[in-house]
Amino acid sequence: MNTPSFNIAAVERDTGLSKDVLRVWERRYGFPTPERDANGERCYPPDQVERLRLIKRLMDQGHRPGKLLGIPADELSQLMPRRQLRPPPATADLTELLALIKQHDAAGFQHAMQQRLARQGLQGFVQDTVAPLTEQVGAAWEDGSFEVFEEHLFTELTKRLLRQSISSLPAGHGPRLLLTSVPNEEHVLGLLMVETLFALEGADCIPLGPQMPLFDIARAARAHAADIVALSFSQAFPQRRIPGLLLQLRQALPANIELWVGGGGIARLSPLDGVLLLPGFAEALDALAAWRTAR
Amino acid sequence: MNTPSFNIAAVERDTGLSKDVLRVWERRYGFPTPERDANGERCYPPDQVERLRLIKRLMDQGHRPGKLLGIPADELSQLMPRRQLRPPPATADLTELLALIKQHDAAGFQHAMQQRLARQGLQGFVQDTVAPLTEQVGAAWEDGSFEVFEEHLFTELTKRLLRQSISSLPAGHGPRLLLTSVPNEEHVLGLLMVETLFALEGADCIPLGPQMPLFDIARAARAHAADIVALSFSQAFPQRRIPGLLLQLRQALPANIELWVGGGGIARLSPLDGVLLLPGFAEALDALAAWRTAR
DNA sequence: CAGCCTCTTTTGTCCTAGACAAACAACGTG
DNA sequence: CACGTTGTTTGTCTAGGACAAAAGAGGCTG
Repeated sequence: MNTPSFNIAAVERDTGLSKDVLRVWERRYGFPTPERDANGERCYPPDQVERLRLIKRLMDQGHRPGKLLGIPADELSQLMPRRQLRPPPATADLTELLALIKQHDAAGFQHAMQQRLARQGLQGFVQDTVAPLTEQVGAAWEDGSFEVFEEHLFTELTKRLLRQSISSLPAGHGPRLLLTSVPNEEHVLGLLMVETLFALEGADCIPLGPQMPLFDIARAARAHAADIVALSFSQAFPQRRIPGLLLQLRQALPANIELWVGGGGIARLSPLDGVLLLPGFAEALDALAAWRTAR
Repeated sequence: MNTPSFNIAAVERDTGLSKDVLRVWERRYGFPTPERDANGERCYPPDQVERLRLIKRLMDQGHRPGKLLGIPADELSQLMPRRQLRPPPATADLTELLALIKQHDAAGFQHAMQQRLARQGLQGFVQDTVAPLTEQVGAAWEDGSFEVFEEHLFTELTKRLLRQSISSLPAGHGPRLLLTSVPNEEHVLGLLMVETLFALEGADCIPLGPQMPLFDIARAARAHAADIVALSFSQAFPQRRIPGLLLQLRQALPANIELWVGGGGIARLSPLDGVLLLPGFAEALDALAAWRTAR
């Protein structure tokens, strides 16, 4: 048998669309149209899985499923917008770095990044190289010119570099910051960038890694006598769930511990009581300065 | 309202038990017994969530749900076995390290680890400190004497240290190894340990980070002209799914690229065609040596 | 008594089809 | 043009039923 097919769990894993969604789309929109195996279970042919992945990518950019599912497969790919990229800072020529990733030259990429780090200093490196590069890689991934594994490799290597830089910084004295993300939020590059900037400012960062259950975040904050809990939400995180999560966490957290939240996922969020929203690096650094003067 | 309660999605997130399982347990065993909100949806009280988490922990150790769900809450905790720990190597006194984590002394822990690294050398450090320590932390987490966030902190700090050490090694010349894990497998500490050992032996390691979709693993292997793809499965990964995943990957992978698999999750696995199972570090290093002599 | 085969029970995942609320778009009004 | 109201879209929840893979139990044989 040379036509491999996917069961519903495999499709959920590969596309990020939940089983419920896959079934309800089939019912409502007539797509996908999986075959059935001897046991009556769905078998998705590879081309449909591919189309579903494309649809998911377009949805992450704001398109709505009702429209996308009516569009034939070959027209879908033309929808891929060349996303408006604000021109990168004049100092940064990122094309070289992007090209190195595209050529799968891990060593060359690491080397080039090290060089830039040395030239720009850690703060400049984060703000003028890592942040815009991450954005460009995200855009490239969205419009399909980067493969998943290329994005992964970039993320992994960059994380390593940042962590390495952080560990070479002296121990802090400022507020004790606990950095983590909630379950189902795996993206930590943004968190690492903030950690770098905060550590540079002399804050005392406690990195807990991603995906900490809410109650454990609260417990950890108490145990570590943290002043601030900092969370990050990526753009891919379902927006609708964020307010509920934050309120629950805010409730579980002692009142004297602040809750700071950043990342691409909170851009369109309305303010919440007792939660400080930090859409960008500048706001984050301001918040840190403000915290210090308040003591 | 001062009795917070969880909807089914929150419980899935916090316990790791799927919605289907939560519903079917309720039907079959009469536990859990969530209330219903105005809309007829389940609301789990916190103590039941806690009990579910305990049950999940015990299941990960091999207990079966049918028994556990019949046991009243207060007797459950007594079931926690003090897991048979093979006595740690004579050279290693890990209690100091464990105590530092338990005291939430991140800086002290990092310092102590650095010292051990300097004393033991990288290979000795991985085999005699990191590996047994990981095992002890896992055991402590299982029997409840470690909190989730303590385990996370340990993992995060240790990952940083290993990555830092890896990056200080010279570029390799040996086989090109692509290291990653499949979707839903987030544990990468084991993978990092292996990467360290392989890098020490001069292999050319390409770390892709965790959770790579199967087809992208195959694409990445081709793009990077890898000789070997190395995967890792933790004990927590559902055993039943592993053979299927490996077969699918093996099929997608060119025949001349080897597939090596390690980690606690494969201990009880039966051999598979075209897949090399590496239950421990020794086997992994042997495999590397064998690969080299074969060329 | 260890190993292997078979039968039974347990257990997770899949199925259908209906319901509803939150988010979004579209419209009318001040 | 801002703002409330109405309609539509969309994800997630619910209920039981079904089945196959895995685990355990028993029985047989070397």
